[in-house]
This record gives sequence, C-alpha cells and structure tokens, in this order.
Amino acid sequence: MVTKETDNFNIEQICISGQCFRMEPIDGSTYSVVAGGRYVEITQEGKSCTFRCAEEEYESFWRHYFDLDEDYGAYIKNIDVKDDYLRSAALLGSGIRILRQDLWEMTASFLISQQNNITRIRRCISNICETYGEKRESASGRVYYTFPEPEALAELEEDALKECNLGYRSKYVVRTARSIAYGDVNLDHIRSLSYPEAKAELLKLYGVGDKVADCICLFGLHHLDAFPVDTHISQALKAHYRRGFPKRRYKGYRGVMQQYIFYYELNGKR
DNA sequence: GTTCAGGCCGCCA
DNA sequence: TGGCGGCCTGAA
Repeated sequence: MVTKETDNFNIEQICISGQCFRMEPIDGSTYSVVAGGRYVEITQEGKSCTFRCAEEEYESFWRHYFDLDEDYGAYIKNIDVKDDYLRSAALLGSGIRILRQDLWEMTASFLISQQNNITRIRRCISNICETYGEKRESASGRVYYTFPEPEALAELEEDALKECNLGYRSKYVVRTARSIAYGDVNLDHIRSLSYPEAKAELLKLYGVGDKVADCICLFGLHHLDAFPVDTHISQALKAHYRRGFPKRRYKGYRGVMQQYIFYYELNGKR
C-alpha cells in the first residue's frame, strides 16, 4: 500500500477521459487498472491517493505510468486568461493526466476506436485480452488478462477478431500486428523518433490515419504536441475557435489541451 | 426504428 | 489533391 498526496490528479476523470480502456471503477472511489502486465487498485479521497501495491512497484512503474512527476498545474496556468472556453474545460478536467501507456497496445486500441463508441471499444479490447492475452492473478486474488503481444495476433486470419466484436476493424489490427511482428515497422525505432517522424512512420500501418496516428503519438509515445482532431474536437474548434486553435501558444503540451477539450465536450454539458 | 460513434480505405474526378 | 461511398456493430 502506498499513499500519496497529489495535485491535478483525479482517477475518475482519467478513467472517463477515454485514453485508457483498461481502467474501470470497482466501487465509488476505487478503480482497477491493468497496464504493462500488472494490476493495481487505486482509491482516491480528495488529494490522497492509495495505490494497492508495493512501494517498489509504485516507484518503478505506476508513478511514471500516471505521469505523476509532471506539473500539470503549470500547463493550466499558462492558458490564455481571455480564453474562457479553454479555461472552463481545463477547470473541469484538471485531474486528467496523459498516461504513459504501451505503444503497441495504444496502436491496436486506437485502430479499434475509429467510428466506434467508448463502451464498445472497452468491450472489444476486453474480449481480445480474454481470448488472446495471458491470464494472471493479482496478489489480492483478482483475475485479469494482459494485452496480447503482436505475435499472438499476427498469425490470425484477417477476420478472426470479428469474433471479438471488432467488425471491419479486425483486418486493421491483424495486418498491423503482422507488420510489427514481422519487422516491417519497428516500434523500438519509432520510440526514438521525434513527433513528426514517429507519426509518419505510424501512418504506414494499415488502418492508421491522421487522427489515429496522433492518438498513438500522444498516448503511446507521450508526444504532448500531438493534437488529435476527431469529430468532437472538430466541432468544438468550429464553435469556439473560428480562426483555428492557437496551437503555437501551447507548443509542447497541445495534447494536454486537446484532452481538456475532449473531456469537456463529452462530460461538461450535463 | 434511427442515428452515430475518438475514421480510414479505395476509388474517382 | 480532394470528395465521397462503404464499412461492422451496438449504445443511446
């Protein structure tokens, strides 16, 4: 058990922000997270966060995974005081962080995300993990499944993942798994590239377009300059930034602003 | 019953 | 280079 005081960290907001599909509420204030072959339960009460894992595991993995060494308050403080819309969005989603998730898992996940709803995306990924992932048990006795390696999916028929409810996205994931497993695209190499270079390389993957590539860069490579434009963001930009989003002002952390806007659009209009 | 999801591919002008 | 039809499926 590790308990930490946190700023600008809210596990519920992160869960429903839609960047991680393997995080879910267990009860009111406790969430489970599967990442990097690990499992943890997190309980938050105000600023106090309790991670149900050993101190060593928190320090070596989860602290970095949740990007807890970064000062998101500084990003929020830099928001244009005249930009009421962005300030409201950042206020609502001030507990969001850009998680440092696995590159391959993000690639597959955002291939699945296209033209899809978040509820179904979660189910698709859960199905894939339970069918092709590795079954494990946490110290607390909870059974969970890891995300399968590309090699495990590369050998499948292109339509095999329709069994996991992927629909037409099945061949995107299988072909991409092959490209990676057979070395046509090297993820380790991509990790060493700049944002534009990495994006160009990801665009070679079948089923990866401009938007998905940006999501992979933001969530799988932590390139905070990536600014994925989906239907929601596109509509928000039209409504609130007639002359375009001031990307230059937020250079270096545009993706954080994108997440505030995305979260605000989906959860701000109750 | 309809619409529409965190789009992309393939085809056509 | 840009526009458009088609695509699996199931929440809402």
